[in-house]
Amino acid sequence: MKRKLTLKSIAKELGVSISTVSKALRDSPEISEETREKIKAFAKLYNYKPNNIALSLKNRKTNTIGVIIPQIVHHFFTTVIYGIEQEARENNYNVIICLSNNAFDKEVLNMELLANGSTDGFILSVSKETMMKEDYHHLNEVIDQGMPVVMFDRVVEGIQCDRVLIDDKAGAKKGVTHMIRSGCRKIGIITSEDYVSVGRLRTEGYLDALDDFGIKADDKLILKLDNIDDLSDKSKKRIEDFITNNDLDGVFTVNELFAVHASRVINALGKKIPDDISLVCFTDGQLSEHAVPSLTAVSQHGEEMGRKAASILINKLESPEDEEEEYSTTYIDTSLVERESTKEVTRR
Amino acid sequence: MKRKLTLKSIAKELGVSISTVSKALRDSPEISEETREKIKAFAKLYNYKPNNIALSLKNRKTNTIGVIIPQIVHHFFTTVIYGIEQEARENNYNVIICLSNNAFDKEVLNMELLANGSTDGFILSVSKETMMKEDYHHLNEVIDQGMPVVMFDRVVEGIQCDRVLIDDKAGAKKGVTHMIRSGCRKIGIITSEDYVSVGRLRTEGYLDALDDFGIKADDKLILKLDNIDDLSDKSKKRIEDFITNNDLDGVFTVNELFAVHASRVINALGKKIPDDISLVCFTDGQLSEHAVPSLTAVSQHGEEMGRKAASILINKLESPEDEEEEYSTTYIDTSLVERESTKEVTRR
DNA sequence: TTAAGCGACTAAATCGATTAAGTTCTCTTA
DNA sequence: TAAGAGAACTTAATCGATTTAGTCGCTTAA
Repeated sequence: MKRKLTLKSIAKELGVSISTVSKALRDSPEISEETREKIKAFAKLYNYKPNNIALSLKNRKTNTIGVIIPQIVHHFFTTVIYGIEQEARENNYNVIICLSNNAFDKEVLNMELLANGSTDGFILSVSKETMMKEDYHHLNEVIDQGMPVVMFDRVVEGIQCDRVLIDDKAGAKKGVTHMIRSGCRKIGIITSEDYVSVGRLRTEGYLDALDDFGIKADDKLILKLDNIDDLSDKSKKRIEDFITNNDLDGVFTVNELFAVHASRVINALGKKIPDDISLVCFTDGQLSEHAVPSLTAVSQHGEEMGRKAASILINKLESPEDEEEEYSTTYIDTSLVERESTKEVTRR
Repeated sequence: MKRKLTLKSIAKELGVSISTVSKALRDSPEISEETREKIKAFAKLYNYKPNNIALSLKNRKTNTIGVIIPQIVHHFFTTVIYGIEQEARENNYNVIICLSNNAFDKEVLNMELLANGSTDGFILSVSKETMMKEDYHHLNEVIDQGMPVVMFDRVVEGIQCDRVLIDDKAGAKKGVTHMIRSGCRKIGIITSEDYVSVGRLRTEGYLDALDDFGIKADDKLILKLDNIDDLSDKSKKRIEDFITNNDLDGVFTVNELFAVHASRVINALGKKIPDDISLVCFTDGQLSEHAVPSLTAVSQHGEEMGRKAASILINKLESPEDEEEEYSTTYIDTSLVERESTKEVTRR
């Protein structure tokens, strides 16, 4: 096992001082051509690479972005991470990912941990529990220490930070409008409780679309489930009842899982998709693409979101500190991917 | 913006030396009860937390695990990461995740980057390109520097490291055996080229199962596709031809995507699953669960794999260095999840 | 009376890098 | 010929923490 090279060991080996080595490697004109070449050749030969930790300490800059997300076994979040990773890499930043598992305590712990020198800034999507508690002291604390924060997807108000959002409302509206245009008149929505911001916004988009076409909203056609991230048996049951007891000709869901289950239920009732009931879901992932019938979906472009969030953060990190603080909110456009679960829109 | 507290600033504030503060906070008996209490109270009040970077430098230990995977938008890898995260957290380790995007150069770059002080050890699944090139100098280099490495899932031979593997061969055998027991006799396999270790092993398991029941293998019934991670149009076409041109009564696939497409093709041919053709795939994910018909699958327990890999690595990191080096290979058992795509096995 | 012992601290080295502030020489020039 | 400039280095401070090796005053025992 060979020990890693350090400036010290190189200096000793070549009989010069540490600072000479450092300067030579950074091409300082203070060091003679001859010495410089000798040191650089030696460093190259033994593959010297400066120690990141020492550099971080010295520069008070880690070139690392901390990402905190509620869960990682989740297609959308992974696409966002992928985008963050790309943008970070291109700008010479590292990425540390921590999971909150949707728990407030873990979110706080992770932030504190990373804030103690490990990262220069944060990109996060707040956990469900944090949203319910409305306790954001951990966010304010890191911001107070001068670390920039960018929130994405699941954001909260009243924090001094940038935000990157899927245009959930417009996306949902787009999906529901498509159904209306294709002939649906009694459209139900399977969404989440309002404290989950994305659920609330998608519900609003749904209502907006109905309103635009003069269709009256009906509370009975709005099903709000507890958990937007997975499909419990209880949720399955509620979806079954919802579809069975309402004579719908269209269903919009805020995620793929709800849609897939709705599809099953509709099938079991002997109804045809899309002839009897159209189905559109928010989120375009593997399930929408490969389900039978494949599902028309509102695609969220998570990768673009991640890139944008990272680029905003890096920008903050690289700009002089005394600059006027301004916080932006960026919306990432959605697009509608038409598949087999909706009828075609006949244009006039 | 308030600056982070340091030992120095506390010392100044309280009119004592830095080392007194350090010792007081670590409950050293060298410091008088009175002073200790005063310092601890102050630190608590202003929420002092030692700087991780400084600690890492001083201790030459980062308490961070570097994870390098080919891609993150991939259900199986995320389950593994989830397992790694859990185990790491429980043992006070951080996790840095880097993506190689299946590219050799990025894998090398990431390793070099993380090896320069950022992590104490690595958990990795090698990229496809690395496997093809058979160039492992980057692995040997970090191992040479005394950093332990644990490879998982996509591993290579001849490296001094621990390995955690899904028992791919046994898993595939389990799946194929189930099909045979349920009555299938002409079973095809859709797999990957042999340089992808998991593909090769699953093919071997398939052959083993046939052999056990005295069924002769037929090269024509083995379809090897280029890419095991996604489904290109070319792959789709080859699957279509494969199923159309062979009169199969069972299909085993090495991943979900191949199976889902096979299912479509079988449907399009007017054949019934499982009555005419049974279908089993390796990997139990969202698609298997929610496809129609739902797919019988060999479940890989990625989370357990991640936990195991992390636990092995942490163990190495915490054990005295001079210990005899021994490298283990751990197999994570698979289990068969029976669903709608196979017939029941009638037991004698 | 005095050296040893002890309690309670402080000084300084260290981790690995960067860099401002010296230190030597040698060469130039008034 | 002596001061000043400049080339080529070295010393030392710094980042924030830990830890070993002092220091200093006071008590105690021979």
